[in-house]
Amino acid sequence: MATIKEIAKLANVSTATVSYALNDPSKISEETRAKVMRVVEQVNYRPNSIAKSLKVKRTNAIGVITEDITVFNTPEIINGIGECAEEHNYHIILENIRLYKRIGNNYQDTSKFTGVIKDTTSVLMSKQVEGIIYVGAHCRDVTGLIDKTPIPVVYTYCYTQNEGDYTVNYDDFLAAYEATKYLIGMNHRKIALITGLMGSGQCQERIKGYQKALYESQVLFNPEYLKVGNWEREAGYEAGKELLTSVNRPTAIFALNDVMAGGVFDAAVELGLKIPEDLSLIGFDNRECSYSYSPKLTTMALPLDNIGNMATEILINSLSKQKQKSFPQHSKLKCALVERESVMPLLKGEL
Amino acid sequence: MATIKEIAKLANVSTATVSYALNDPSKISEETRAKVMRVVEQVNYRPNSIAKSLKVKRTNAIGVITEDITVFNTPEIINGIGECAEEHNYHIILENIRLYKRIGNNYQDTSKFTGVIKDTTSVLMSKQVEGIIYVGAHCRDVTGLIDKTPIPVVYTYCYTQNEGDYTVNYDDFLAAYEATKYLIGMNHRKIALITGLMGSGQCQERIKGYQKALYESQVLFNPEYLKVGNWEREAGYEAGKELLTSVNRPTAIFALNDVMAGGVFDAAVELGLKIPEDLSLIGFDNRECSYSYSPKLTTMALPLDNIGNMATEILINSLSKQKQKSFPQHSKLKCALVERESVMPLLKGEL
DNA sequence: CTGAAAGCGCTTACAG
DNA sequence: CTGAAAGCGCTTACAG
Repeated sequence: MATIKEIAKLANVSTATVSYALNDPSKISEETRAKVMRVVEQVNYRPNSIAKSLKVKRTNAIGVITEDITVFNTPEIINGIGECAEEHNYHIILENIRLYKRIGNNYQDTSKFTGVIKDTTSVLMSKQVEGIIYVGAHCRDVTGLIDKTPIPVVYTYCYTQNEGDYTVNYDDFLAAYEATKYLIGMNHRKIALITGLMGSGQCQERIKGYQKALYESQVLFNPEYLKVGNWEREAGYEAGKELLTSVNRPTAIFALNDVMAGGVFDAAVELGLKIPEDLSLIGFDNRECSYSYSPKLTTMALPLDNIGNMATEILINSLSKQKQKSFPQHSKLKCALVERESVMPLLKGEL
Repeated sequence: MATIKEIAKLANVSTATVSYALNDPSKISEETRAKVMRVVEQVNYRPNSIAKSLKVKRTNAIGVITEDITVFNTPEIINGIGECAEEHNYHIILENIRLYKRIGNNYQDTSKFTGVIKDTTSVLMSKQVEGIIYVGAHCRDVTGLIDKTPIPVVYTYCYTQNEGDYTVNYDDFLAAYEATKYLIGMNHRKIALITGLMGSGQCQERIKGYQKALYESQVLFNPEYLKVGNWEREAGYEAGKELLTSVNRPTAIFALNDVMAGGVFDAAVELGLKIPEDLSLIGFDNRECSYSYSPKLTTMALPLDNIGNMATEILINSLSKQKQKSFPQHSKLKCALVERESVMPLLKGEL
């Protein structure tokens, strides 16, 4: 590759002039600029941005640490990050931790991989990234994973209690509230809920959202309609079966993820019940599988793209001297209901 | 951040000595090395790798251009790239083109986005990446997309006729051959095939594999068992219905992707046919949905991780002065059958 | 074994 | 408007 020196020689100017021609044309005459640009194009000269970065002490690079890029939520978050980064002329150094391969299902225990994280943030910092976005594979508390750094880090799909650090997730409470409201709007009153692991904060939030929607519409919360699951299909099947064989069979089931909803499909088939005619079903996550069930599953879509976008917006904003906007420290983005074929309104007579 | 100069001052040595302590301890005494390292740790000094890169003219960075990270094949390829890159101490600059958002379904027409590609390779080169891996969203000819570059580029999940450029994909022919063989091994003889778009080279290869397996086992190729699809679920449904209502109903169907296999499930349900009792079904791709059908779909898994690994291996190998290994210019990796629940052996009496 | 010095490819006050 | 020069933070022959 040619250097600025060679361009300068070819154009019969100083390297300073070449630099100005490229970066700040106002400083030189249009004439010399044209002269320089001609040889720049001739030689197809591309400035070495490594050298520039060293000088100006800015890299326009942000580090993205993903816990596991093969988990369904991550690619779309990266997509959102990339989109926003591009707008602001930032680029991404990707560090994918491969958490599952590394520590199996122990991801809850963040102490198992603080070592890796320490190393990767260290590498990222030595590469002079201006900020870091951390993308969790599961929404959980990740406090202490990343040491205090001189550069900002924003967390997505997980949260932290480090003061000063930003966090962007989606609103579990609101999503469950709206899903339940939707079912109620379809005249359902016997609405069962299949939960995830009760230890999960997300799960708790969603239960609260479900209950609030119920209360608001004056439908009594019936504990028999609350089945504890574990996010897995088998649990959805078991819960579905219990629910569907109970004396006071619900007319609608809200499964707290699409995978467990798959288990409800299994139970319904086994019992000869048709969805949505005999049972309305709604899932959560809008994963690829939700589209593959038959009938296609109505579900809550996660705002993954927006999470990535917002996280990047926040990061880049906090990088600029005069912070234009101010963001809440903990954003919770809105999920969107995607209506497909698994929910049917109850006729008034069926109430 | 501290610099090497400050470390030198604190340790009472020259910057050269600090550098040696960090990079080539053999050049200095153990004693002074210890002295230097002590202050390095005290200050938590991290060398600025931008500065180092400028000096040594190596960045240990590879550029990864993905057409669309939200397409199912891409994350796992990136995963494989990351794994291999890490082993060799390389890092990744990710440029995700967002092809779908940009040009919709026109991805076949590569001329629609040569501009974007030109810009991103240009950026990548100015950032001094040592090589580029291109990850297609769909396997197709992509010749001419990237201009001749002074650095190596290897193509995955697509191919090119640029001489000198490496390509790594999976073996469609072999995969279809083995899937068909498997069905034959299960005593099936009436094996129907639902193809994708006939214009696709992959589709052609798979048809050939299917036919070869048939011939080898002396089962006559029956053109009525060959239904042309288009990769979409609806087409699988239509083809499935025709097949399953024909006089000479096949005992097994091989759908050339998992999505169309979903359509076959639909047709089977509609016709009251049970899978696998009344019909064995096998898919292709091992997408998330294949696991969500009921019963779970037996399918061919794509070696995505390996594709990423191999591509990176090839790239990094071609970067080293004395190329240790030599690789075929066009690798075709082997798919793996994943046996689940949608295939049943035919009893001899049923033949 | 250790240090002084040049230089990687840029940018940017500063002087003219 | 233009150029000479210093300097970003490193590495690495070279001399001692």
